[in-house]
Amino acid sequence: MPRPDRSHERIPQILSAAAKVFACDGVQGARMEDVAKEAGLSKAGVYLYYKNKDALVLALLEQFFAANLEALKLIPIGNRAVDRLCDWIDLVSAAMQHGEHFQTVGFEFLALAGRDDEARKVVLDFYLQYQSAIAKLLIADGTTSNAATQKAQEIVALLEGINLLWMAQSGKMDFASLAKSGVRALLS
Amino acid sequence: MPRPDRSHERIPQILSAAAKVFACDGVQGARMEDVAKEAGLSKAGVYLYYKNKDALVLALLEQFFAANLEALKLIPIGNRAVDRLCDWIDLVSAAMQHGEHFQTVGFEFLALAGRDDEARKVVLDFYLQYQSAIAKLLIADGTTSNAATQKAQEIVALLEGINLLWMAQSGKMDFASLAKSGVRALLS
Amino acid sequence: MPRPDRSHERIPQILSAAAKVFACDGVQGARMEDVAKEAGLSKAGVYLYYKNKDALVLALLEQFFAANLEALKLIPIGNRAVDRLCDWIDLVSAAMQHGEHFQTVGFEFLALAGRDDEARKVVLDFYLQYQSAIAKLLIADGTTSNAATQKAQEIVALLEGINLLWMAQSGKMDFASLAKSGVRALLS
Amino acid sequence: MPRPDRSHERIPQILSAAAKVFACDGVQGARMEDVAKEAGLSKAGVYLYYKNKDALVLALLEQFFAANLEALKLIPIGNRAVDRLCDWIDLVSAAMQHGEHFQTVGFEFLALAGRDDEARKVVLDFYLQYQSAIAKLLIADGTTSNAATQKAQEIVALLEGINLLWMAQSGKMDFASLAKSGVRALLS
DNA sequence: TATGAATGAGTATTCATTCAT
DNA sequence: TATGAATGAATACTCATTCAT
Repeated sequence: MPRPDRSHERIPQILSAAAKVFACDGVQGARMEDVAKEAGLSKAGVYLYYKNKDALVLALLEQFFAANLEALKLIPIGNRAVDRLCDWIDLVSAAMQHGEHFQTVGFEFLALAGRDDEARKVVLDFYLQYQSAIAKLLIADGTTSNAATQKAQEIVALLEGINLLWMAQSGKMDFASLAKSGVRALLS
Repeated sequence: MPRPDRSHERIPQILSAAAKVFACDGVQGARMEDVAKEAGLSKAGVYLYYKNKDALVLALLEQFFAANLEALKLIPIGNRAVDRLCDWIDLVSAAMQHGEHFQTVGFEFLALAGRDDEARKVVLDFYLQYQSAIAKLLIADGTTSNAATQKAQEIVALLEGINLLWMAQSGKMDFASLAKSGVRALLS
Repeated sequence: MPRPDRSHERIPQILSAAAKVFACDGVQGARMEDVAKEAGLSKAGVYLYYKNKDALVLALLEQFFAANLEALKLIPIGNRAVDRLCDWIDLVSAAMQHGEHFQTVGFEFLALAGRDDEARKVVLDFYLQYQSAIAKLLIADGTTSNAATQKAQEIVALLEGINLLWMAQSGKMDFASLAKSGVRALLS
Repeated sequence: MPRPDRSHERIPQILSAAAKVFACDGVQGARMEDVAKEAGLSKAGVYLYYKNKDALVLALLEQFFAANLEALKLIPIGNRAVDRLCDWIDLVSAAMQHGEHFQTVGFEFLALAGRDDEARKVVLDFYLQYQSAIAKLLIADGTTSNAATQKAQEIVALLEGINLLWMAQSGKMDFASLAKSGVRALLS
């Protein structure tokens, strides 16, 4: 009888190790050996679950944006869209305090999207869903469809841009308050 | 008889070759050989001007943000800050249509800033000057200093965020019109 | 209650899988994993029967030449040695049409014999028995012992050489007719 | 000014190192590192001249059979074909005493031809030219074209077969005398 | 007997960098 | 100033082999 199937525990192990190593060394600078060590496996052990580095990068990329999409589901629908968004920003902001590597690895993936079509598709899909989630909220609050689409784009851009500034300042910035006042201004 | 100093023509040659190669292959994925070939030099020829790859990366990083700072000087000071900013957005947007690699290489450098302190300093300095230039414009138009700082941050974030969306959509988006309507909303 | 001994069925399974894989990928290029898959076993399963790859190679080598020695027993003894040999050539030739991998794997083993003493012993022993079987036939037909030894060597060389040409031409050559006319010429 | 072009000396250096290493360890077992060391170069130095192992193997294969084709040009044309061939066999036999690795590497390539189409083409082409050179000699001596083709095939097979036996016996066999008596018998 | 999981020890290949000219 | 030649130090990826079950 063979050993029990361990993939359900190995895969998260490997992906979170990869996130850490990718954040420190960059996607291209990361060594499979370091990912393996971080995951507590041998190099060959990683290759048992991902057939090469590209596959691992893609898997993490997808997991990363899937996790971000999860966050979008938390956007509360209701009237007073501004307030709903502000509530959500608080949630996201709180989450950002933890998971140090999360933002960094995100920028790694944005850079990757700049030169890899497969990665760009994933990123674009994420932004479209992001925008659509916010547009829905605005429509539910009475905005017309056209205006909502436009406003949603502005809000997404603003929030992503603040994210960027936040990273440039090594997280030493008050994400939530800037984001909330920006959103209020956009929707005023 | 010393040979003529060619560095004033070699250095831009090399930097623009590097920008192209970094955009295509990533900063870490780029090979010195490809930079050299793109610049029409031999590998060793590049090393005459940059002592190693890190020096080349840093030089391009600095040139890149210096060029972006140049763009900030074009922000026209005057009353009706909104209109001044919109004029400027049109300028920047027109420039973005050319220089394909410019945006991509920018994201490479953001990712680099995520894991390299030297790069982060350059990036942060850029954002501070960016913000300060816009704050000045707002103050010149009558905004109080405190409010101007905050608004400037929001504007910078918005514009950078739109930049990001623009890249995710491979430049198939109307940067200028979204930027202008966003800025108008923020300043309304 | 001991489980039934499956070696009598596993071993031919493994050896014939190995023959196929060795023929396709070469002795050194063959992977234990592929042998196992071809045999319908797990990798570890193969190791139950052969303690390592060398042992498997040696076992197949020995089986291969033992099978060839079997063929020598079919050489009919009697007068009119030429006719007896031609009959035998027809038998061998018919067998060659089947078992595609058989010839290829044979050349793998000859190459192996070129650099491995153990393999060379097996190969040399085979040729000596080959030669001796043919010499016996010639002696039975009245040739003197000395002349028979020499003729036998020539015949073995001729047949092996034709085999080689046959392989070079991917089997698209009439082995039997060339072999028979060659043998007739040698014995005329 | 760059260093002078060294390829005319490096390439034979590398190929003869490769021949030696391939003979000892087999084509597949040979390590690029060992080839490099034997050639007195670094691993990367070998890759400067051959872009990968396959290219090196193919180059050596071609050189090997080109060298063998050279030997065919030494077959003297004239009447008394048997005697001409015997003279040639003496030449070839003398050459075989030197170049230890020559035969071994030849068998490596035959095995390779068994599983690689590109290699097989080279080998087949060699045999066709071999056969044609001998057929020409026979025709020059009065044999009809059809008979010459058939005889040539038998002779080639015989000589290659003796070669094989010679290798199996580690060169401890009298190649020339067996070859000559075999050829005489075939042409009697 | 049988196997999926795991790995140590390789192995081909790459690339930043140096150097002789 | 300029470059082809050369290499040391990586690094992705592989595979024979072992082991827990």
